[in-house]
Amino acid sequence: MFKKVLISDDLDSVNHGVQAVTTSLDIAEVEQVQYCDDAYLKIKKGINDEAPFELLITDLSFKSDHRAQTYTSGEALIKVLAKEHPELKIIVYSIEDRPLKVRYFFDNYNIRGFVCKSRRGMNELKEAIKSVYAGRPYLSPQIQSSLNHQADLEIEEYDIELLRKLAAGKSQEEISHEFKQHAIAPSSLSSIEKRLNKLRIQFRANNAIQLVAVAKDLGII
Amino acid sequence: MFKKVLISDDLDSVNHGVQAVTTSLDIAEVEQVQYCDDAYLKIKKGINDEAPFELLITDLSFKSDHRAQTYTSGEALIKVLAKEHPELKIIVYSIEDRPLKVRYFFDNYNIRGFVCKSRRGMNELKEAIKSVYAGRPYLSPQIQSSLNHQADLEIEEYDIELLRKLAAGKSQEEISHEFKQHAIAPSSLSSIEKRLNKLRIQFRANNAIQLVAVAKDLGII
DNA sequence: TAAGCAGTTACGGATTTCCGTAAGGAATTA
DNA sequence: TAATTCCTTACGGAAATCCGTAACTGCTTA
Repeated sequence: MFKKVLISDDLDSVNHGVQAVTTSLDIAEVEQVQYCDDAYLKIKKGINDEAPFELLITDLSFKSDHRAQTYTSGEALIKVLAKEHPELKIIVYSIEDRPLKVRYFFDNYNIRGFVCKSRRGMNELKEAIKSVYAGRPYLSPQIQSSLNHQADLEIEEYDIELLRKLAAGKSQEEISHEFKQHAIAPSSLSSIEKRLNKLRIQFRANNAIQLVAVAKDLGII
Repeated sequence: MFKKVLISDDLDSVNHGVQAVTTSLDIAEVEQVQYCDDAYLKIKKGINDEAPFELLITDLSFKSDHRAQTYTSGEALIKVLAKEHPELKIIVYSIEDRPLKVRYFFDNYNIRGFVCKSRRGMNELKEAIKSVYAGRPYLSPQIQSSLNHQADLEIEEYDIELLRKLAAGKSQEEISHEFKQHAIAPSSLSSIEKRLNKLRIQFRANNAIQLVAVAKDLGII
């Protein structure tokens, strides 16, 4: 089993639960942090001391507070670690369960596991640790099925940007101008209208108002 | 100290953390559930057996799964309990930290405490339990300040209804019709326009889209 | 090469929202 | 009673949206 594991979640109650999982697996050395920057520093220090962490279990969303941070999200942390220390194994432990998001992390950062926080999250996390230790990637059952087949009806970065600007009170014409200035792909008013129309159909919204409302409900923006 | 406490949170890792808090307070009898319906049943049973729970610590958001539920959210559970068993003390333990939402629970359901899940959530929860046991309501420090001073931004039930209908994709004309049918006070298209204009100014929104977006951010709808 | 396809852009008209002005009614005050 | 104020409603024009059609581009395929 792993000898040295780092846990990173801003909520103390969650950290407590994860700690219980690692303890039950007889992992000798377990440290926990509540800020991504601390995680990064601890991992760096471990390497410097020639006692590197073998596994990182991290959340994705971290609330910001008075402490200024370099890495403000789990994704930022994972991104830099994937680049600088690809040998470090990472398991994401998050409330996130949207297939596109989950796949995104596997595809881009070579994470070894993704466990959705849920009613059975601790058991799954335990399985995930054992699985990753054995060299096999792990995925929570609830997203295993939906991962492949739901690929096509997903929305891209462009749509999100569009929705964000709409929610920020910009008119479609203003957005068109901004996209032209920033050289973002379809920038004509017509294309923007068309794209919004597509999104409205996809989300069964009557108009842009409802569209933004449901996008907020779904956590897209 | 309390003798009998019920914990209700769908995430097992969080439940684990809360359990640790109650244990540290030497509370003899602690039970935990992961569904609101189970919480309701346990509380009913406690009363039937003449060994009622004295305190309920509950989350607000519960993910739905295969199990059909009568009460699908912490609010639904709290609502029915506040009505049927106003003597039961309730502490909300949630990621929610929007002042309007927090106040809403104090005003409408007579909860005794509201603790925001955070880096220090477990400590705050411990304080909250002690405070509520002593008969004093408890509020996480991070929302204490903002709770009072935001009192002045007055919006009434009518405005909320209006915003809800907007967010549901209704046109202003449709809303006007519905208000006429339900005999809700200002129902003319003109009045609705005027009211929305007032709200836009109040919330510094450029248009109805942004208005709904900020209303959602503030937890008004 | 030609045909077909997907994505972008243009345009026109219907509908809706935005905004100012003003008329009418009810309650309060002089 | 008359004047004032507040709220609701009406109306009209400008702006923004919604929606269909069509042209143009670049790319793939027969």
